[in-house]
Amino acid sequence: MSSTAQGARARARMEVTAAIKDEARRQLAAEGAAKLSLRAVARELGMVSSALYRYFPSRDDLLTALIIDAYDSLGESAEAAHADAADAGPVQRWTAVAEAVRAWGLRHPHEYALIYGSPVPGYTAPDTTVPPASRVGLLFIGIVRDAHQGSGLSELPPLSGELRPEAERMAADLAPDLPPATVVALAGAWAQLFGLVGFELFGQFHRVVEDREPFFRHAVTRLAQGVGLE
Amino acid sequence: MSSTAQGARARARMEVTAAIKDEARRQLAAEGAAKLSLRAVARELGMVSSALYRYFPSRDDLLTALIIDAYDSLGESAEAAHADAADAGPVQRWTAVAEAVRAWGLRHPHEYALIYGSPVPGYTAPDTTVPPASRVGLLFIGIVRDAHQGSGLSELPPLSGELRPEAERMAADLAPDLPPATVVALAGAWAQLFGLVGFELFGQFHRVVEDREPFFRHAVTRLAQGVGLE
DNA sequence: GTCTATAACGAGATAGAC
DNA sequence: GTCTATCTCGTTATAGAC
Repeated sequence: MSSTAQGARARARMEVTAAIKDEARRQLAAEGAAKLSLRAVARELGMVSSALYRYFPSRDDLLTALIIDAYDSLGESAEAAHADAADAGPVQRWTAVAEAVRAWGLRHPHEYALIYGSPVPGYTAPDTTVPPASRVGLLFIGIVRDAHQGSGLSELPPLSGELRPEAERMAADLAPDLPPATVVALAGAWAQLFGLVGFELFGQFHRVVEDREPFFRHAVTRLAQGVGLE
Repeated sequence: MSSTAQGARARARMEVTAAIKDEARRQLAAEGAAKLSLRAVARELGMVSSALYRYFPSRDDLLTALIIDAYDSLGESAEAAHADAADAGPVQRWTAVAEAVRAWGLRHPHEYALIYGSPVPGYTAPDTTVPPASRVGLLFIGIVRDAHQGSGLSELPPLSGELRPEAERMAADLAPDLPPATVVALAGAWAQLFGLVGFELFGQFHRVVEDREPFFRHAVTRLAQGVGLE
């Protein structure tokens, strides 16, 4: 058993794994995550369903793989856009990442729905999804951190007493070098960005916002200002 | 055929219709909208599937009824909260409506997912869903309008040239008496509010925001300021 | 007229024997 | 890994009860 044979085996395994996920993604688009079925994937690939279990031990594991791939694909797009804007100001970097998120969502609406839409009934995501899911958020934290260190970050109004304990816990967990009020604003802006993208993708802007690109650019610029960037 | 007999028939029809929708909502929670099945609803009610067609001409019409009911239930809650805060300032009225939206979502997560989550594969909502879907947005417009007429609304920074045409179209369609920049900010805040609620309901705040009530209150207060309320 | 029940269609999923 | 028998589904046609 030569090493090239082993390499070939490993390569074949990766190719089949990729084919399974590709087909599963097609079903995701056609039928939704709730109806994702290992049997249907197998049938479409000319395999027998039991053969799939050599690659994914269960339907939920296949779902998890699709979710992680989606988060990673989004994260990669966002990181690439951020890298392209590395020399620009913090607001430009912020909007570059936000626009990359929107563009990815428009290109992959069903995968967007998988990760930011309704939970799949009966499925709970394992902790392995957390790091890929964090990539976009970490970019925003980095942008704000750079502005803070370069003193390009304005101070935010003081927090109410009821929010202070949670704000300090959040800051300690997510970005100990940033002011708690900034971390709270960041978490809010992060959620609000996906509110904008989700409303566009899921049809809520129908007949409300039609020319969405300038609208979105404007909204995310104001989000950047809301966390103290200028 | 007396009028009381007609009343009894009509009443019975309404009761069966309500029972069908109740059971359908139960299945919505258990299996998700994609797997809503007329046959399962009928079976659970001790009816035969064909009998359901006297009440809903198709599965999609049942789904539409559930969607409209959800929008109306949310709209009623929001309107009641707004009425309770009628004498308060604009920011208080704004946050009262926003907190009613969040509270309704926490009480009805599956119906929230139905109307603000992933689209149901193969289903497209008819135009009859538009008026109920508009109720919450109309409340926010009304609050801002009142503040504008009472001169309690601050002016927003001027819009970029690329956004101005769409902003004017939006203002003409949604609130011709408000400045276009305000209407744009309103549409953004509206989407962003549901980003906050969706992130909480769909699990994105897991291990990020834990004490969500004060966090949400703070975020929506800042949203109110973002549209010019003070 | 208003409703429910029976039966069937074509399509698809599923479980288990082989 | 294959085949088959048995489920599910949405939907319609039809017949009969009230």
